Amino acid sequence: MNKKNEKLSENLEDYLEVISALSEKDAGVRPSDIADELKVKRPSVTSALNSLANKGLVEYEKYKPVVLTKEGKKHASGIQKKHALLKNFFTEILGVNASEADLAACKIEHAINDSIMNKLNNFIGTLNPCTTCNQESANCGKTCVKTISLDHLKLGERALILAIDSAEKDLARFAGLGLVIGSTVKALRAAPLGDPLVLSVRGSEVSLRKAQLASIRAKVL
Amino acid sequence: MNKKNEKLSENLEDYLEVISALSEKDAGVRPSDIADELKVKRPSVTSALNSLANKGLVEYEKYKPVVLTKEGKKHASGIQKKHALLKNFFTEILGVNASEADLAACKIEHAINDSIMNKLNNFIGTLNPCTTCNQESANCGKTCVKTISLDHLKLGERALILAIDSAEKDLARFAGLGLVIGSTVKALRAAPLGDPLVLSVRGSEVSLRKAQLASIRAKVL
DNA sequence: CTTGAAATTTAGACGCGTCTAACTTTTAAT
DNA sequence: ATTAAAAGTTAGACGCGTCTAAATTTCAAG
Repeated sequence: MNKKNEKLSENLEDYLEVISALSEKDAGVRPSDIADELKVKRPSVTSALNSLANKGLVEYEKYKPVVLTKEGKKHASGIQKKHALLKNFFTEILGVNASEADLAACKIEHAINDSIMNKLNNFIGTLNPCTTCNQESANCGKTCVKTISLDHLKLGERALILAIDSAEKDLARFAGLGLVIGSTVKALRAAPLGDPLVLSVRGSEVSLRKAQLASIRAKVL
Repeated sequence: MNKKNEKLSENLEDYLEVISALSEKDAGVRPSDIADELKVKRPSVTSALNSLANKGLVEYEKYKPVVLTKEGKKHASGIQKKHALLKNFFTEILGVNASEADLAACKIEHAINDSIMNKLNNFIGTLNPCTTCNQESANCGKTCVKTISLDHLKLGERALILAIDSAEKDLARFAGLGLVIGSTVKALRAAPLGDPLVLSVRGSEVSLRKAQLASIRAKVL
């Protein structure tokens, strides 16, 4: 009955993404909120929801709020990952303003495959702090990239995660702790020898070895 | 009668781009070549051509080859510029293979506006040669970016233009000489004092001051 | 518990881009 | 010059995603 194995259209991916974002506030998402978010009329949402339900990505009954299925969550998180990476690249590295970056990321996230995304991720990890203007003072006129590995985050400083270049299993563990591209972290305190470091992530504290933090590229805020 | 001021759909932009590319071989482009290139059946081409003709972007009469109008050429060159920049970024900087890069660029070029494109262009200009592996020898394992300003191109070497960060009028002049993103150049010889430099571009020779070449970022081939 | 307002869905239309099948024009070979 | 093949177009259909207008369901106030 369900057409689970078909490729998702860009359009439906957008719906999925918005539903996922709205799910963070409320478990059950109302169609009108989706409509507002996507700048679309309500009947369009209804038909999109039916499609998504057909593919097993959302649980949906008439007049009831929408809930993502496990499959749907998985798919949505994949898209959000791309979105976050692209948005960060645009804002933090190219210097594009947030709303423009969001708009572009929203379109591009459907066009870029995992292989390219990984390469972009790795590339960001190789960027070094701008040597021309490494002081906070003046802007050197060129696009400045001031990225650090998270192990170099100073106590009290906050940073935005730009890229993560870790092994698969670390990646999953990091994600569980809230350490994903786009998250903001703060260095709270360090153990006597400076390692491990205690970070604040999304309201909770996590303690991590510097060796592991070295694979996380971030921008100091 | 013509609807010249409407925004072009992504789809029609693709047609325009292909027509422009095919025009370089033959002035008059045949519909079946367009169909092959876009992996589309011939009737689809016919209707697209009618739309483009309506908007004043191509000259088109039934059963006749297609020719871009001035307006169409302008629009197409804008898209190609984006395509070349994106493709180069993917292949030369991220290390994506050519066909994958082409595919991605083809989709993204419609989503990225001029402002972001300029910023990407400028960003590429700020990238310095990889300091970890600046020898030709080994690959350091990370994505390596070996870019130079064209004024540093050594005699006999060839380079691929990645980004151009010049004033508008220089930009137009460069374009007239064939110096656009994606072109390959070769340093032929220099004047006694080393400046100006004579380059080979698309079969012809051009002589340029190093001061001007400094704003062109390239990758040595 | 009633009832009116708000939210949602259904029905039906439209635009865009694609396709197949059938028809017309051009082309090139004899 | 004729004619068959190739190229191109028209006609008509379909899928997707959107919309408006109208019907239905839910919710909340009294």
